[in-house]
Amino acid sequence: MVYRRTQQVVKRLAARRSAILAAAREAAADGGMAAVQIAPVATRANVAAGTVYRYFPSKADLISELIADVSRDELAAIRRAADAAPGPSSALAAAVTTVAVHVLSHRKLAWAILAEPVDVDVTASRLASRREIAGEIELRIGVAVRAGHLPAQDTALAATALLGAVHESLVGPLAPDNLDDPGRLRDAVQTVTLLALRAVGVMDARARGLVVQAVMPARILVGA
Amino acid sequence: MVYRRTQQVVKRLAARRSAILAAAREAAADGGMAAVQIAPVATRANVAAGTVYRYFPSKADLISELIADVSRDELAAIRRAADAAPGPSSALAAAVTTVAVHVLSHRKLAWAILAEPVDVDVTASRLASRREIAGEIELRIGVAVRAGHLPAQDTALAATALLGAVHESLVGPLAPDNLDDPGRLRDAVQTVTLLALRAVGVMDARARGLVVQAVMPARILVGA
DNA sequence: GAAAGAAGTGAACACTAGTTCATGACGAGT
DNA sequence: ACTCGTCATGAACTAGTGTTCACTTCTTTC
Repeated sequence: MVYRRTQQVVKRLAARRSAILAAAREAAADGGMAAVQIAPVATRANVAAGTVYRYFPSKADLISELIADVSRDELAAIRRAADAAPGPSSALAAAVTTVAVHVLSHRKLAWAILAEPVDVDVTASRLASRREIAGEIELRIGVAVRAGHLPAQDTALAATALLGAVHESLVGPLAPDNLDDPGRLRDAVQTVTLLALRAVGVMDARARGLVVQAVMPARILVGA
Repeated sequence: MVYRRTQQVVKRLAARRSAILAAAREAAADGGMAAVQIAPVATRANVAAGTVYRYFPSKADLISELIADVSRDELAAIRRAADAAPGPSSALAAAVTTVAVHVLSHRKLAWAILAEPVDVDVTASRLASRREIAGEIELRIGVAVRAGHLPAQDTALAATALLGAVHESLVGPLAPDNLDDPGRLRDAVQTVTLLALRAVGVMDARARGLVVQAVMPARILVGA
């Protein structure tokens, strides 16, 4: 009497799992991490609270997966943008711009994923998430350095600093709050990208050119 | 029968208040925000839990004052360092270096004050704290811009970004963990300051000079 | 030194979510 | 159709802390 999950059931289980994660994501995007509570998330996903625990051992696991999930999407977007750029410096500019546009487009979610207080310990998954993103930026900086476009430097520290600058100035508590208007949003993205490029050693004039180039394709994302 | 607090009592009350705040600070420096709990803090300050509530209406108020307190010290240190510098660019370099050295010297406390999750809402006081520090940096950037040392720019955004870069790369989860060795610590401070100066538009070569100058007096602080 | 008010105490309370589990519904195999 | 596992449910449980408050101790005033 071997019970076997039929294909249909497997699919339904996977769908539920995704639904729960999606509900958690919505909750976070809506009301920040504080809103990611088991009961409300369960309701949003049309399941009972107990059901959540059939898919995730604990709230910490749920949130960790949420972070990993969002992070994965982000990383993919960065790679796509950077790979489409014509050269190493452009790729770096595109990467930074992508991060900036993304966090601005979903500020609450970004804040939740990146830094908002949670009652459970998710440092490990946040760490992993940042490491991934920072690693990608670091890679692009490295390429630009080897191409002779940037001075030699500690690429890991530089990548971390760049991300810190972007995050703090766009989603942190001091972020300007009038960024809903697309024009201002673009200005902010440009300004931050410019700062980032100069930080790693791109000359002012050249950096300004790269920024303008990078923001053009990114504008599409703002619309999305 | 008008009861009047005698001078002695007033003094004792003030001392208790400070003791509680100091205990909270120690707890935070020791074990992060999670360790700032009423009962342990009270014990550390040699009072009962209930007594804390005679001085602070709630835990949120206690932590808010703690944040304000640390922030005040930090701001004073930044001003001192910047004012002692010979010129606008040096002042900016000194300010950034000071922040870097401070957060590195008390990383756990810095993390607790800046971003560590707390169970009560202290966003307002964290916001105020950052505003103060960022305001000071912004001021210094502004002076340098007006002196013609830096290109015109959005000083508020730049200040925020600089702080973000410093914080993220030195106390954030991705911060290198081998910074106990003074040599490495100095390297990290220099690297980050260099990034910051270039970000606001100082030329690479000139920035390197400023960094070296700025780190010299700051070395004293590391020892302290 | 006695009365009255302020300060201090710490055990008990309250509150808030995360988590569990007895129970019922559903689907798979014979 | 029947049996037996798996899945789903949601009310009850749990745990950890901030907060309260009846009571004690100390200070001031007369």
